[in-house]
Amino acid sequence: MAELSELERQRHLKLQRIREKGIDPYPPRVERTHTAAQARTAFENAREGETPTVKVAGRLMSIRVMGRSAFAHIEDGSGRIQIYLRQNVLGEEEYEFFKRDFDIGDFIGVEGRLFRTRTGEVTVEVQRFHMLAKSLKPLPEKWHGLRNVEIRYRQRYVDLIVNQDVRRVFATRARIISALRRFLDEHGFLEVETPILQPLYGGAMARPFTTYHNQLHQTLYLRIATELYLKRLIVGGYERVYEIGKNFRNEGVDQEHNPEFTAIEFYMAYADYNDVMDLTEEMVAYVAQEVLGTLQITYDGNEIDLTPPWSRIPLRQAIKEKTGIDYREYPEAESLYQAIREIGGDVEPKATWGKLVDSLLNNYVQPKLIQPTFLIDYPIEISPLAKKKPEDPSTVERFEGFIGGMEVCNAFTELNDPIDQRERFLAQGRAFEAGDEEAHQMDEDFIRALSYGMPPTGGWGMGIDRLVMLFTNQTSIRDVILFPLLRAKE
RNA sequence: GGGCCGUUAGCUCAGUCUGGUUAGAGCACCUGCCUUUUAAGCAGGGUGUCGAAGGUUCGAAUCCUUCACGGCCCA
Repeated sequence: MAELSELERQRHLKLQRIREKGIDPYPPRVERTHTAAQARTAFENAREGETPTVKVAGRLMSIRVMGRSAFAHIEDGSGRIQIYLRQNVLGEEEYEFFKRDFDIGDFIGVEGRLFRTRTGEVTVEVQRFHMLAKSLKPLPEKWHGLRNVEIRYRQRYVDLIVNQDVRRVFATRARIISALRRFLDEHGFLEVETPILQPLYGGAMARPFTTYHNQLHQTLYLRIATELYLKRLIVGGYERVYEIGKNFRNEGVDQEHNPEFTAIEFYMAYADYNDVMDLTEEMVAYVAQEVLGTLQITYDGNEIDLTPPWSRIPLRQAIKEKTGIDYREYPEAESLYQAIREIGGDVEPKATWGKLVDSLLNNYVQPKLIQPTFLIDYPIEISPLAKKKPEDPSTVERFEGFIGGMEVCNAFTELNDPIDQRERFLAQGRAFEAGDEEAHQMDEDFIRALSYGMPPTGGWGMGIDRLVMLFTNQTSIRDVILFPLLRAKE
């Protein structure tokens, strides 16, 4: 154990004194009749002259001792309430016990009458109190709180104790996920769970985390997407399925990426990507209305209106408008690379044609998509699971949704032709051989599933963390993930 | 992977450019006073491996090198 600071030594001394008094500083139970909020309500609802007695419990957040009386605030999950301790009520010994051995951060249970102070605050006049849990480490400063982002992420518990707005962000996150679930449940979707440990990874262009099953002597991958399993369920006869859960991608950490993130995917038989766009708009608007009570949000200084319908712009047109480059006029990676260099773009010379299109999208188009926008109709090269447009086999029926300059969702009319799917996987295999480590793997069982027949289907995936960022106006994904990945320390 | 910035008391931060008594402030903490306070107040008290390791120097929180962790920007 590391050496104790002076402040910690003080607290350990107090702990020892409490034990010497024969008091358990960590008792197993507490009697509570009211939360802080309920106690306040009870007082407001009491008849004139009545002073309800309550038992409340919580963490001591401030203490103001004034000789023979003291005020303090305790906080529980419902909020704060003030308590008032007087020597002539408690007796000298008990009062001294509080003054001497209780610290900010301790959990305390109190029983007493409610009254209103001179300044109007509903307060418990304490008749009895108990130590519920002694805190051995001092809390951060009451006024500035905890600002050090490294400590905030590594010791999120401290962040949550002292930063109320952080608690609010994660409460909003929970309500967003709950609203998404409600929306899909009400639209006839079945929530399912598919494997996180997979013998083959797929459903996205990404590198996986690899692990090993000792008993089976088998390499397994943490899923990078739920897509291929969910489509197997459409083959199986479910018409509408969805899954909410963690995906894992072996990639860097930045403001919009955490290697472990929460995604939602749904698949809808007898629907195409146009239907899915309609549903996306409706869903995001529903969630915003349920959680925020409005369709107007502010994100990173921008006013954003989520009201449907959203713009739908072909990707090719969007890139041409922003860069002057029509990528179809440069069918080879080489010529497209030269065209990008001519407009001053800084790109990887070895990039594949698909990666070059992707870089045009990311660098020139995406940052400008502040209002909700669907970019539609993507090149087939970067979309190995999407169905070709009947009139243009170089393009697939795919869209991505952008809000606030962030990509929030990705969807297509699903490729359900098993022979075409095999060809796509083979093309991906060649890309992998050529050095694209994110290229898709051949999945024979998935092709077998498609070979039994999958109805025309629209599929969709969204990064929940990014939606939470938008709805809580946080510009770093780490501020919407309770325990973001940081490099191990110590 | 590259560039820039940060790391000083439990917390929030000065001090580093321009090296020089014993390293500072506020909150927190300790001692005393104070029975309706609320960033309570008054009087007194620094409780520190200046991220780590080397180096330069009579002398290093400060200058140099390397490393660790974090942030921002770029790839």
